[in-house]
Amino acid sequence: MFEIFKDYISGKLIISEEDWAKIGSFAVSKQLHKKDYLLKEGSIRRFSAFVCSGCLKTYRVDDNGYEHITKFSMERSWAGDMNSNISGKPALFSTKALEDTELVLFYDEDFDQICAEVPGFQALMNKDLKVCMSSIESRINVVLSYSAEEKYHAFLEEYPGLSTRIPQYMIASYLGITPESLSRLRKQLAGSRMPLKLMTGS
Amino acid sequence: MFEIFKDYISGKLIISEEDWAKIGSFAVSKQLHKKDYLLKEGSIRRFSAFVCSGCLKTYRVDDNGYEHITKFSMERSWAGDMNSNISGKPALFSTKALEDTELVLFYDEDFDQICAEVPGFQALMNKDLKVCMSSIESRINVVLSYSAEEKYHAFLEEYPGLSTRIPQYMIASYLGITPESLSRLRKQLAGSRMPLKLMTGS
DNA sequence: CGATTCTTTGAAAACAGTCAATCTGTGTGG
DNA sequence: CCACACAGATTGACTGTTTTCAAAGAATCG
Repeated sequence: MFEIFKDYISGKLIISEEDWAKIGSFAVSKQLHKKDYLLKEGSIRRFSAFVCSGCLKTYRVDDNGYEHITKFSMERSWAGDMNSNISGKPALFSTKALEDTELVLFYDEDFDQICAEVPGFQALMNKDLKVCMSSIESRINVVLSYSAEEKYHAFLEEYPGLSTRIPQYMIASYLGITPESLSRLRKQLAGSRMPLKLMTGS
Repeated sequence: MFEIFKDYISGKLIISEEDWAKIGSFAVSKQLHKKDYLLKEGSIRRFSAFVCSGCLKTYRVDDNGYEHITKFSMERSWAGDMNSNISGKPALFSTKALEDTELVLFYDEDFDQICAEVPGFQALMNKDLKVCMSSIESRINVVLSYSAEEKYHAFLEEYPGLSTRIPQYMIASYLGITPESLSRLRKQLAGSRMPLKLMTGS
């Protein structure tokens, strides 16, 4: 499981075997079953979590009891939101497994130590953070200026393959529309992709 | 002008006079007049910019010619978006001064050198980045789950004092609604705050 | 199976958007 | 100092999309 994390980092940064041993000694494996929480709103998060397999949603429940999904996390990416990662503050969002999920955790102090001691690691995390931030910025642009249909396509591109792994109402929540609207939208899209011979009935 | 930047950092990190001299030698002052660009969509950004006075908007123009504002930057904060700051890629957004604005720029190589040589600076920037990211995540939540009225209040809180410095149609763009809708919303809010005696006419 | 959980569909209502006209304030030049 | 132009704000009538509510149909899971 740690191998998946190692493979992910190795694609971006060359790290000596000695340093890998150090990183490995800090890594904590964690299994979640479907519907288990990685983090609950209001609790304090003291770790970073890398997803090896499975997927999770990060969301908030509003005053009316409606759930709003801000982010999905798939395999080979970091789970959860940064909001919950600012030390000391209670999380505003919850993160929950949507499938059985395998993670590698690094507790904050350990992670800081890795950043400080492994050459290039801090800079890599910094870059990862910037890329991640840039993608959130794009998402704001999507949410503000795209139609429901364009937002749906953006979702399909952002999370390839995810649309068949999770219920549709969660996609709707992520897009900021109702499940009914998404259902109608998809029906419409399917219609426009219909072969001609099927549309020219007597 | 550099003093404002120094004051901003000093509140978060103690830096020796020697290191301040080094930072100062890299800092580049820049003045923008109202309507001047800090960065145009499509060009490549090679610096980080700190706002000492004035304010800017970061935005994108869509295929229909409509402008979508993703972010404002006020004094004592970093200007522009991270998207444009990932080295090498042409910017997706433009950043433009809304008032006469004074900035301090750091070119990428210089900034990297400061991060590498000034103790704690890299970690501080990392933390700033995380805080910034957390605020964008909150914004996604706002945009997705708040009503127009709630979004307007969130804007007022996020950018204290800004609402009277910029035209209303820009606030509307930031909120993702039309200027007409914002106008009606404000009228409604003003009405509900009316003293009772004015609402009980004969 | 039987029971949830999820998706689809319909009709009505609420909401925000569009278009077009009017109003307001500000700054410029005569 | 006034008149005008211009940018921005407001208002009204209309249109269109999305939501809401309710009910019926799939699909999935134990």
